Amino acid sequence: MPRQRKVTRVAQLTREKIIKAASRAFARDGYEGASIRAIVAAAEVNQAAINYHFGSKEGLYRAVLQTALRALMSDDDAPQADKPSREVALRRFVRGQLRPMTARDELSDYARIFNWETLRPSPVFRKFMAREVAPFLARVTELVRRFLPAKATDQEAAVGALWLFGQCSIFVRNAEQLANAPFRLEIDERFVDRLADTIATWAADGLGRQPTKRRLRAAPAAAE
Amino acid sequence: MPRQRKVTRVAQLTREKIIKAASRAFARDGYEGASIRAIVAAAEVNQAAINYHFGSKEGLYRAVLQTALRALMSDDDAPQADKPSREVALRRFVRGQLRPMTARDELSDYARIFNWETLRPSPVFRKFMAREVAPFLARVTELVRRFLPAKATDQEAAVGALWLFGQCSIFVRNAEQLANAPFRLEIDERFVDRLADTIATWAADGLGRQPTKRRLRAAPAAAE
DNA sequence: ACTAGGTTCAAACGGCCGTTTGAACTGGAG
DNA sequence: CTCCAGTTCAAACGGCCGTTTGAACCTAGT
Repeated sequence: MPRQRKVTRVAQLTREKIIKAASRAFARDGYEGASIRAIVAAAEVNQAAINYHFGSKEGLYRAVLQTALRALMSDDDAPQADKPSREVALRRFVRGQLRPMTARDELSDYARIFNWETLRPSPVFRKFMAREVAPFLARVTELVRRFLPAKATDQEAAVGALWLFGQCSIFVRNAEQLANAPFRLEIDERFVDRLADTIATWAADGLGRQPTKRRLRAAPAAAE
Repeated sequence: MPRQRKVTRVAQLTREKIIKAASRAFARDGYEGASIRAIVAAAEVNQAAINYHFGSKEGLYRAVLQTALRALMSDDDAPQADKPSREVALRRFVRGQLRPMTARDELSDYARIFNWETLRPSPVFRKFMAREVAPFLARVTELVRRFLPAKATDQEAAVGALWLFGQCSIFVRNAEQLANAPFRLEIDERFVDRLADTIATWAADGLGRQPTKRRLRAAPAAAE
């Protein structure tokens, strides 16, 4: 894909249609499972448009990841005007993480794409992750640290952040199955609100205390 | 695949070689991502052997799932002779869940196959799940219930079980990436032992208390 | 040793995949 | 209006996929 000199209005519209359809497809089927033909059919564009505008399927995926990350970052940048208590901040974070359980928009597509990536990181994602996601993780780590003793190491806090992520993501990933046996839960906004309360409380109480006997200590950084 | 009258020793060996290679492949690449050709190459058998012995790729997957579930069930049936305290039982469960972080055996292949299924349940799995996994979940639910007040509903306990699963599975799924930036953790048996302590303690403390304001309540079962 | 039936094998089939091609079309600057 | 760079389009390409085929190859029972 040689650098374009000019980009017409209609071409820009085609790109957006493609990225929108691709986000849905990648979220539903994963990177390898989603097919060019399915994407162009949903976007109502010609098949060659993807290679023309994005160079390759991988280039399209890269564009989707950029769009996704930008949307996810700006989304939780917004409600940061005040300085809420750690409990309120935790509850707000959990509720935000659970959002895709009910929402059926692009943001939940993006969240699901990242879920695919945690199971099988694509080469595209690995580079992307290393330099783009670090600040996002840092913010969650800081949130967790407010519950840990002051002497907690960075690794302990990072483990805590991951622990918190895990508590949320399992409900998001299995949201559909929660409606069936043996759970039989009705997933609506009210349910997710209560679930966020529960998780936030359990997590806060857990973090508040330290492991009984052995403390979790990080391994020494690899000598290099 | 018509029912075979007789099965020779060598044929039984071929089947086992296929299931072993298929378990690895399905764990690594998922059901759709794993290819017959890659499996037969690893198993060192002819390509047609899969259709001959299992009828289809789906039939092979079903056989792998059966093998997996039998192994996972019998594995945690074993250390149930005594009646440990709830804390010890919780710690033991968490440590068992974290096992695939270091182990590189068939059992961790099986665990990863189930992880793929939570992201994108295959038709084979959905039926399988409904009638085979229920008893497994029931056991975890009972464990969680020992930490909840007596008046907790079944759904509350099931949510707690899922919550507990989530805390473990995120570390298993991201075990590989924990070694890289920004975590830089050295994943060995000792680390996993300490991690199990941490999670077990945090989880126990969390479950011990109830959400501050609103209690989590299950939705009414669907009228039918 | 013979043979029937269970098992393996190499080759081919149709189908979907991502990508390429070259011609047809279009919109905006001159 | 002209023209051409930018864009769309239908068709085809090679490659990998799961499955089928029919002959060749054991192996166990007589």
